[in-house]
Formats: sequence, structure tokens, C-alpha cells
Amino acid sequence: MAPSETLTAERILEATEEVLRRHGPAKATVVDVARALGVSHGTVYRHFRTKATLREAVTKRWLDRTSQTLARFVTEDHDPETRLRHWLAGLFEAKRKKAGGDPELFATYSVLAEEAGEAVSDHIDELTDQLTEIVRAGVESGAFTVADPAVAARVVFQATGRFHDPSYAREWLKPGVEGEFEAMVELLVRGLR
Amino acid sequence: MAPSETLTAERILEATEEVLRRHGPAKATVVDVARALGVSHGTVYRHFRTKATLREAVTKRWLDRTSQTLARFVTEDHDPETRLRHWLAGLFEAKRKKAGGDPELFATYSVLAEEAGEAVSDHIDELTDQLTEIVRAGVESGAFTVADPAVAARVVFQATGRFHDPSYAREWLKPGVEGEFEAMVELLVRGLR
DNA sequence: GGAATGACAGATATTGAAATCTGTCAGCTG
DNA sequence: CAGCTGACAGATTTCAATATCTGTCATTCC
Repeated sequence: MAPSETLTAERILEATEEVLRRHGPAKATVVDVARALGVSHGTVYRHFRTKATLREAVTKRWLDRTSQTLARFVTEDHDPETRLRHWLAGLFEAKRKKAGGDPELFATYSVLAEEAGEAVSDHIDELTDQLTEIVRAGVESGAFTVADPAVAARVVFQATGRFHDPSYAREWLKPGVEGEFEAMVELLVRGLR
Repeated sequence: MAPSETLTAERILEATEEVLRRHGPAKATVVDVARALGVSHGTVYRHFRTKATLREAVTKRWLDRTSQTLARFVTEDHDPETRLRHWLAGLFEAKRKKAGGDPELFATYSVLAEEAGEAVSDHIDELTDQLTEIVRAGVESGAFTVADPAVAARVVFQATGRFHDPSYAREWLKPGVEGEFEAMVELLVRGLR
């Protein structure tokens, strides 16, 4: 019962990510994944009903990594405004690092995210919930003044889209983005106070 | 010297738009444009050096229509905050109307805009300049308090990207966008004051 | 008997040959 | 002679035949 002999969903997802890294989103097939695992493709279909399901699962896994990284800023030991600034900076930083560090893999996952409508909107909901939590704390402490924290959080998330939406990834390399990001956060924080 | 006998750049652009409307961005060829005008394609090349130049010109023409629509809000007879609100609402309205009224043509121009890097960034510069003008007036009247109107204008433009960037066009149909837009403008205006 | 296999049908992707397009230019035309 | 034409070379696109892939399931294997 060595791990290499038990075929789990997790092992399939690892192999899928590897195949995606190698072949890219257009050419990565279920047959490739099965080959990488040394099983027949029918076996992969026993764990994931369709290719789309498999892709969505691997995408969700990728998105969840970001959510988890950011979760710590929500409960951080700072005042709400600082937590908000850290959370936004953390989101931008995380995305920029992913995009800059392995551009091909990032492009691959951007394509997958395009397909995986629900996984993405769930992810956005999760991030917005985290933001809402911070804004709500700010309202309670009197640092922020907004009618509805959930609405304010969504607006802040959307306003900063340029710094986390993958379709703007190429902008993240330009000199001056850092300054634009600072100015954006400044304006939004002022609007919340 | 009837207009139908004089081949001007403008007539070529009209024909190009018509061909794009009919065939879409992928299949619209210079030969099609020449055929629509009843001339040889060599003649079209006399007015536009390349197909890319022609496409960029027709894109610029399309973008300029929006710039002109919005220009009137800059000098409108209202206080700066109202002008800002009108300008932003006008931008959203104009884009949404274009996208909703003729989705295929909008999709066609979205593709063209993707290719025409410089025409688009010029257009964005022009819109940002208009916004800067309004923000500057607001700072002078004491309605707004910002260090640099140009920076603030760019941030406001970027923050509202979701409501004017063509890549978000499908979001514009969802119920509730109107409310999201209002909330966004509210937060930004508060941040500027 | 529960998990894995591999043959299969229909859908999708690849390939290479033929058709069309882009951009040039020498010559025609009014 | 200024503006237009159409033939041309090289690049790109189309199309149809071929190969591969997706998803199923009767059978095999441990």
C-alpha cells in the first residue's frame, strides 16, 4: 500500500498539473494524464466523470492556494485599515509572483479559469467574504463608515481588478504599477473612512 | 466629382466598417473592402499602407465617437462632482449601449481594439485627460482634495474598468450591475472629497 | 466483488494540399 | 502624369482526409 500504488484523486490532480505544465491547456489530454500515472484513461474517468470536471478540480486547487495565503491577513493582529491594506497588497503580490515566476503556467491556468466558471466565481465569493469580514470589523471599530460592508467589499474588490484579474497580467510588469496600486488603495481607503 | 466617384480615406473606412459588420474581424479582407467599393485592392493600399493600418484607422474612428460623446460632460454647467458623476455614467451608458445594441459589431471592435494597441492607449489617454480636467476643477473649487489630479483621474478610470472595459461586457447585462456601478461611484467620490 | 482495462462510437484535433489573401510594382488609362 | 489596375511572390487560410481523444461499458484481474 505504498503511496505510489494507491491511485487517489490527489495523485491524479498532481499528474494533471504536471501534464498541463508540460503540454499547455490546449494539448493536455486525459490520455496524457493516464499515461503519466501508468494507468489506462478509463481509470482516470472512474475518479473524474469528465475532462471538464478534472480541469475544474485542478483549477480549484490552484485558486484555493491564493485564498489560503490571504486568509491570514483577515485575522491578523492589526487595526482593520492596516489589515485591508495588507490583504490587498498580499493579493496583488501573490498574483504578480505567480504571473512573473512561471508565465507559461500562469497563462495555462488563466485559460483554465476562463473555462471553469463556477470554480472562479466561488473563489471570488470566498475572497469577497474575506474582504467583507475586514470591512465589517472596520465599521464596528469606527474606522470605516459604509452602509453595507458586503457591498463595499465587492466594490473594493472590483476596483482593484486591474491588480489581480489575470487579463491585466501584462500590465503588472510595467514600471509604475506599484505606484498606481498605492494610489488606488489610498483612494479606496479614504472612501471607506 | 460626385461623392460616389471620389475615393477618399473616409469612404474606405465606411466600406471597411460595413465589411467588418458583415464578415466579422476574422474573415474581413482588404479584397472584400475593395470589392465593396468597386475598385482593385491595390487602390486601397494606396490609401492605407497595410491591412493593420486600415484596421487601426477604423478602430480609432470608432473610439473617437465615444470620446466626443463624453467631451460635453467635461465642460457641462454643473459643479465638478456632478460632472464627474455624469461623465462616468455617460461612459458606462455609452459602452453598455454599444455592447447591448449590436453585440456582434461590439465583439468585432473588441477584437480590433485588442490588435490596435496604440489607438487604444491614445483613446485611454484622451479619456483620462478629460477626467483629469474634471478632477482638477474639483480641486480648484475645493470640492475634491487630491495631491495629483492626473494620478487620481487615472485611478478612477482604472477602478471603474469593470464598467467600461470590453472584456467585462458580459457582466453589463446581469441584474444588479447598475447598483454596483452606483456604489462604485459613491466610494470613489467619497475618496476624492 | 471492487477496481482496472481496453475496445469502441462519436466528437475533436491535426495535417498537408489547394485556395485565398497581403503587399508590391510595372504598366495602363483618362 | 496622378491615380488605378492586375499579375505576381510569399504568407496565411481553408478544407477534407486522417489521426487522436473523450466518455462508455462489457470483460478481466486480483
